[in-house]
Amino acid sequence: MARPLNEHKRAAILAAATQLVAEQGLGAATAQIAKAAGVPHGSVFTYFGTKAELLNALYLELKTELTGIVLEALPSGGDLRAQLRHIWESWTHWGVATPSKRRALAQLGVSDQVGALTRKAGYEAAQPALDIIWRISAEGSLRNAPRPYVAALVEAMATTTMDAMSDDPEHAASICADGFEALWRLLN
Amino acid sequence: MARPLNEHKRAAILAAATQLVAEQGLGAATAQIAKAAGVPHGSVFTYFGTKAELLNALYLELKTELTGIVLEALPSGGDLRAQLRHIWESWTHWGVATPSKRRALAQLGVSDQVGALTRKAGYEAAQPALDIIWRISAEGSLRNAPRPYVAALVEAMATTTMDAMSDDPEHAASICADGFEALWRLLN
Amino acid sequence: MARPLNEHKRAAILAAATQLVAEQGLGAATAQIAKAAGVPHGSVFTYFGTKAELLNALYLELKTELTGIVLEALPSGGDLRAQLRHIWESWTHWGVATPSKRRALAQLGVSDQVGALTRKAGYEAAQPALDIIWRISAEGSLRNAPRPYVAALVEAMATTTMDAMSDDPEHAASICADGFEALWRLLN
Amino acid sequence: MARPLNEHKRAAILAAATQLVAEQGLGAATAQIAKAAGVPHGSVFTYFGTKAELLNALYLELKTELTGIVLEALPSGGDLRAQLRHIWESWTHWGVATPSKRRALAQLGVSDQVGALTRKAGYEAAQPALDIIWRISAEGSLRNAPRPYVAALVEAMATTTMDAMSDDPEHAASICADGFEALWRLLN
DNA sequence: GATGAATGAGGATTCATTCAT
DNA sequence: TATGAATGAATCCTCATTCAT
Repeated sequence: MARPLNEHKRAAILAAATQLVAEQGLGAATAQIAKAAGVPHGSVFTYFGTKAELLNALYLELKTELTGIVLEALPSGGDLRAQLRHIWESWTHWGVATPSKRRALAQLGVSDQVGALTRKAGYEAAQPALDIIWRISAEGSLRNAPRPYVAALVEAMATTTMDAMSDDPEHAASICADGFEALWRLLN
Repeated sequence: MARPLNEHKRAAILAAATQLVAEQGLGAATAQIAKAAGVPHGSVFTYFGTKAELLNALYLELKTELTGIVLEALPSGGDLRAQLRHIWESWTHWGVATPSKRRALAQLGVSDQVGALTRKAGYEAAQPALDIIWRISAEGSLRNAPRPYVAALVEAMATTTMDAMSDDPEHAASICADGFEALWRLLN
Repeated sequence: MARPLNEHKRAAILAAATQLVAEQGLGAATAQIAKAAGVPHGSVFTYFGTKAELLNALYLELKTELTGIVLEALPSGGDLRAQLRHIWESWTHWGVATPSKRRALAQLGVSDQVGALTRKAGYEAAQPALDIIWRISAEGSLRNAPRPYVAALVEAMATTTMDAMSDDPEHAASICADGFEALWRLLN
Repeated sequence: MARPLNEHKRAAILAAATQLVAEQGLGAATAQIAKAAGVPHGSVFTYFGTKAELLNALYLELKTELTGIVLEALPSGGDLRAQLRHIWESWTHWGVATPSKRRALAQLGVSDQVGALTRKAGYEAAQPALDIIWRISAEGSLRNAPRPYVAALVEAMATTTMDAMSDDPEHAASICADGFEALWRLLN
């Protein structure tokens, strides 16, 4: 390899894709993404091979970023409620603060272009958070439900809450707090 | 009227669209929908004007059908839990029994091709079900949360539950039951 | 023939076609013309057979109307200049007063949809006016030029003058007068 | 630049468009133009973006070519009549020698697809010829008429004369000469 | 005759991917 | 590797004309 792939360009393409996927869905044209990223159209394929690969990479990048934020500074110790609250608050805060990322991730999440392997990789990084959820729900009404179902419920609640917070920014804080209480009851 | 619009054709187009949108998302080609419906391509536009109108009509048809099923034979009397259970069970049963409709509605639900007016019309038909939800949550942790947020939470839970039931048909019944308990706790 | 064709409908179609051809050129859709005329789409074909026939009929109607206006109240007697002036003024006045008709006729005039026969019929009605032009130019620089060429020159001047008058309504009167003097010199 | 735009292809598209617009008007299909040019359909849009841009480029190219021919070898010195004669003869000769270009330009000239900016650019290149016309008409009957009107009259006469010459090739030379005398009288 | 739904070829334009430079 | 022109199948939609009612 004479010249390594330029990390800066890769990031620029992903950032542009975030924006455009958030605005236009997965139909966003690669040429438009390249233009928004300030790179030549061909580079999209040099860096990602196909559009599907780009979308998978974007999904993983967004999931990984979100997971990193959620798990960062997670309170240690045994207080599960405090830990869940930290997860909830950092999650929804991220969603409100970076609406393009939230929307792009939502689009990618329901797409069949994002493969099972990619999704699996995304979930793996979130293990520590999932563990907390299992421990909380271990005694609750969902104790016998399949874990993927419980995880999906939590994700659905978070997504719905972020949307509601964005739609009604004035009451975002109380929506977030109400959502947390609802989640707590749901899991217990 | 020379020849009235043929209700069968209209229905055939909507049925074909349901199938193809479920499989391929909103990118499903109008020509393919026409072919699947057994009508000439031009007829799609005779009946729906534009693809967006077709998608809006499909959304409304699916929502209306679902609402009709959910509200049919709703237990009367004051037992809110029984009423919610009826809603929940008929809803999730519909989703599992007609996966194309469920998936198509999910795709349409997150699309920006479906306009606010169409969504509003969809919600209006569901008023009686929403009323039950308000009454249940009137004393719960979400009592002060915006109603659209609560409605969206319930819908998100139902969607997630139907997906889980479909993914794991053997345990569908217990997932449904667990989901109901979780919903009940969430609203109370 | 149980019911004769309805003259009123025919006129409505021609009037709508005038408007739409003026605005959009010959590409104006028959369905749109029908709608603007307040008649069913099928009636366009009942009354005119094909779109080309409609356009030919429109050409002839506009030409005939214009010819009628130009020849009406033509000063008798031997004053050729007064007669030409009458033709010129009534012609350009018509063009400014009814811009849709002027523009539609211009579009039709350059179209190959209007056949030679139709054009011939249009010219025939204008014979008296053409005769005046021949008599004026009989001694002028164009005395040996082919008559159709002279007629085309006069028509081109009139068209150009009407356009200029419409573009600059404030000076329309003086443009009209200047145009007449130029025409007079051209023919003499 | 990876591969520069191929000037030959661009020219081939314009040449094919000239031919087809002359024959069929502005309705000529881009696919047909591409085929006649021997390039893939998509290339038309690589080179011109939209059909309207193609038509504007064609208008400008034809106008520019004509202007170049008309102004080339324009006799210098103060003999305005000789200069106008040179303009007239090179103009009409071009029209008769290249009928497709003449017809295409005529179609484009009356089209509303060709924008004001394009027309302006076309007129600017012709300034030296227009200057001669202004100087000739400065003392004539059109001395007070708006300049655009005078220019339009001259253009209309040239167009009409070229058509007549083409329709009657045997007398083309005398039609051209007669037309010049008529123009001279018109401007004086 | 009146009506307007039915038809399907054709229209302009887009797009992911390839490949010459 | 970098670049952006090249490609042609695919997309949504239009339209003149026909014909069932």
